[in-house]
Amino acid sequence: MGKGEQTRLAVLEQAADVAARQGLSTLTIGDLATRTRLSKSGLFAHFQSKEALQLAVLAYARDKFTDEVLRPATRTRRGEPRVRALFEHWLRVSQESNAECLFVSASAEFDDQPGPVRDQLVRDHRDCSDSIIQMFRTGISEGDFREDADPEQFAYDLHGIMLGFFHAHRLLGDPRAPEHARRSFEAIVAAARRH
Amino acid sequence: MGKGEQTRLAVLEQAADVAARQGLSTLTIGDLATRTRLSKSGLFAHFQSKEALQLAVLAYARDKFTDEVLRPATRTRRGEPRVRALFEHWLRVSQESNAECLFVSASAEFDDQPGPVRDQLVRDHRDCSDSIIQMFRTGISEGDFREDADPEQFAYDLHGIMLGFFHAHRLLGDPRAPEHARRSFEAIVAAARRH
DNA sequence: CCGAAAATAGCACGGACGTGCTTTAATGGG
DNA sequence: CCCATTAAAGCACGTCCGTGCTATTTTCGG
Repeated sequence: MGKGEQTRLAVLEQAADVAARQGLSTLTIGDLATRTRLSKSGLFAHFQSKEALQLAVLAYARDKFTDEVLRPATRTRRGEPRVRALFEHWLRVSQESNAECLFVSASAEFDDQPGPVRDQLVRDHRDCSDSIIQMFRTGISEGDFREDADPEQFAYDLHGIMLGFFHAHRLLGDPRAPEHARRSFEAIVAAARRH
Repeated sequence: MGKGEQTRLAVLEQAADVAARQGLSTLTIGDLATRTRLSKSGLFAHFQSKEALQLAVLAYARDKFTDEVLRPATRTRRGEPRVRALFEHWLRVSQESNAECLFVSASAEFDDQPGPVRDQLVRDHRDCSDSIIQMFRTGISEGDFREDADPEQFAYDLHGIMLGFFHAHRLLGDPRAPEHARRSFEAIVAAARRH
């Protein structure tokens, strides 16, 4: 890995951290340069515009999510166990690093601002949702879940649970947030299981 | 109502609209002045700082939520019907005006930025949550819900459902978002009902 | 270890930001 | 209808923003 790419990665790591806290649009080149001990123009040269920087941050966060949540889950046996593993990884990662809720803040920010960033956010959500749906479908064909269970509804519910968790965890600092989230999760899994 | 208060209200209405779309911190005095056809300093005189403006917007949105969601619900018979009315009003209002998801975007923005705005957001969430909990408790004592149902968990779940709805509705523009939300709601109500 | 190529710094710009200060215009009670 | 009070405008400020341009330093294959 060349020096340039190395610096670029360090910048993105900082950027993802800041963006998860304060949003993608309040993310500032000057502030980011200070944090990484670079000059404003030195940092700027790595990306060609602020929008390109935002998209790069999004790509970085997406890769991280795949590495730390999606892929590890696929190492668990298919069907309900894999769905369960996905949830647990998601929950654990969300508590440790705050990087994953970047999508939550970013979505709230850009939900009414057309452009490449918003488009990318929509694509990312669809991809994530599709992964969940696929895992759940496998759960049906494996016989873990009822034949008439609705994978899309399950994905919707799971996503809502995670959103609620972020809210309770980050804004309220509620220590019982993981417990609440787990109970919600158990409820929707139980409802989907063949009695 | 004097002229000043009238102008102030018009400003807040615009501000709440913009803030719901793009967040509280991207809210700008100059932009807001243009929208209301005021001068920057003329508008600024109504509030004494940007932070005070943000707090005023929050208060405005809170009042609106009380008027359009909480109070109307209390006009329905207590117990499950009232909880149901709360949900339906919330859902309907969230589709028409976008004002209510201001709390969603604001929470995501300020969840890691200490200060009066964050503190107010926490208070507002607690108040809203307490209202839901209270309604649900009444549902228990009325015999609509099981004795061992958990009001806090219900409030947590309901909140998650609304967050998921906002996400699907605003970011994805999913027309089935209300349907998904209703099915989630029916599921948690069914789970809380006496078998 | 040299020299081209890549990475970073320096500097300057136009514009928008929040916020004071002073001046003008509108309001509305007596 | 006057006139004190209130609302709004005008103007200026320092700061930080994103982004170009040029100069300097660092990297690393031959």
